[in-house]
Amino acid sequence: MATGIPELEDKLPEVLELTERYIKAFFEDLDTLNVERAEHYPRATESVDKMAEIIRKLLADQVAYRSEDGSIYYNIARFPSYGKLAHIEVGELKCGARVSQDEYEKESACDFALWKAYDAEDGEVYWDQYPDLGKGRPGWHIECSAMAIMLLGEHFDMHTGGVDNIFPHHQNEIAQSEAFTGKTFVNYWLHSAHLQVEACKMSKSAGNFFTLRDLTEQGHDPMAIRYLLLSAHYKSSLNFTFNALEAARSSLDSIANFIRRLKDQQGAQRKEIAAVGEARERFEKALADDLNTPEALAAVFHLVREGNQAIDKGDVGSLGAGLALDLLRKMDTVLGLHLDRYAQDDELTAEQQKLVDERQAARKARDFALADARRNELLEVHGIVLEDTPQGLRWKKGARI
RNA sequence: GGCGAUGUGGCCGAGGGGUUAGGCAGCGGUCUGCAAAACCGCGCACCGCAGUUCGACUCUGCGCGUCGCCUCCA
Repeated sequence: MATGIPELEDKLPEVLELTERYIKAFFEDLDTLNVERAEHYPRATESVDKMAEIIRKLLADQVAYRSEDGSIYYNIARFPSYGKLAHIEVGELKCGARVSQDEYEKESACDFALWKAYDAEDGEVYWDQYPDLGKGRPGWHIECSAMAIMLLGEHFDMHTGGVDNIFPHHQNEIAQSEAFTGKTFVNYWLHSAHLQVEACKMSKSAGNFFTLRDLTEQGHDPMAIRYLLLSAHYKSSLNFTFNALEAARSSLDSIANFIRRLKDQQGAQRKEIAAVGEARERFEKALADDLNTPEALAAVFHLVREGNQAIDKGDVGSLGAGLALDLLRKMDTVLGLHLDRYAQDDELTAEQQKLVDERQAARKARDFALADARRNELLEVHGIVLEDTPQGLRWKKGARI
């Protein structure tokens, strides 16, 4: 797996610094959301040699041509399936319709730049070590082909990106890469829809613009955010609302409660939870079906409900509970919701333990007013919930206040 | 304007021509000293109008709304 970092415009020192800052923030956000790292994070600026190689070949094959100003353009007329990805008929496409007609050097309005000849406006941003290309900079799409081919080969399985990249970026990537290699570029394109916020597009002027760190600073659990993101299929635009974020938090809580309950089951019953097999199968099937994460979550809840029922019936011992926990751990290697953090054995502080003891003593003495006062204090001051179960007292941390 | 996508119950959100998505919230109940947790029960949802069909929320057309692209950036 590889994620390209396009920073071609960033040779200016001040811009470079800014870029590094954003890259750092990007990785921090990935960590916050528990997003697994890709194997490679290639940088466009480290792939310019490969870009030059591709351009050279396209030029030699006359798929590309040089314009009067020295720029090199891709001739889309040489790529018959151009437009297929985006369902666009080139003949009907008014490429550049909204561009002022100052690009006379292109043969067709849809032709796109592979190499832009140096222009005074480019300032310090140029490469001049490729005499056959001339002084200039790479076009806007070539870097992705170069990075992909270098790391993943001439043909690979999946390529992802936002829907906004379908045209022209991904279409151009295909044209460049396939003309260069003569091979099918990728098997599957996965295009993710855009996030909406309160049913509107996120924008600063609409006042509904915020970053991941804005949310976490407000105290929202990153895993609730991740859950919310998983609750919609990647292909459909998720309507982010704070209401939905709260719902996600509650959903996650009930999974967490189930896990705590499972960890409590220490009986010798040999019975297994029947739903484990069903849930596993449904979960895998859902993911195999174009990463249907909402359906995968439904499979999790199938296990939760059936598992809770079995526990209520007293059918679940440590064996059955362990098998269910194993499945949940397996599921969480995909879901990445840190389900393992829900444990029963956190330590209480001395002060907390004292409150618990006082509550228990008061309860035993049937002084319910005092018992409830201690319980409320634990909840409101310490975020600890006490539960009286048939097996005795149970407590959990991290309750919402 | 053109192209593509989409419109599901209070909220989020799957789905597919006829049989329960799932979660959250709400209401009623079981359990509990009370709670909490859990369980049980309750919602006759599919933008509008036509059409195809024995039957459509699911297919087709039109209309309306929303999102994306068609320009920069990538």
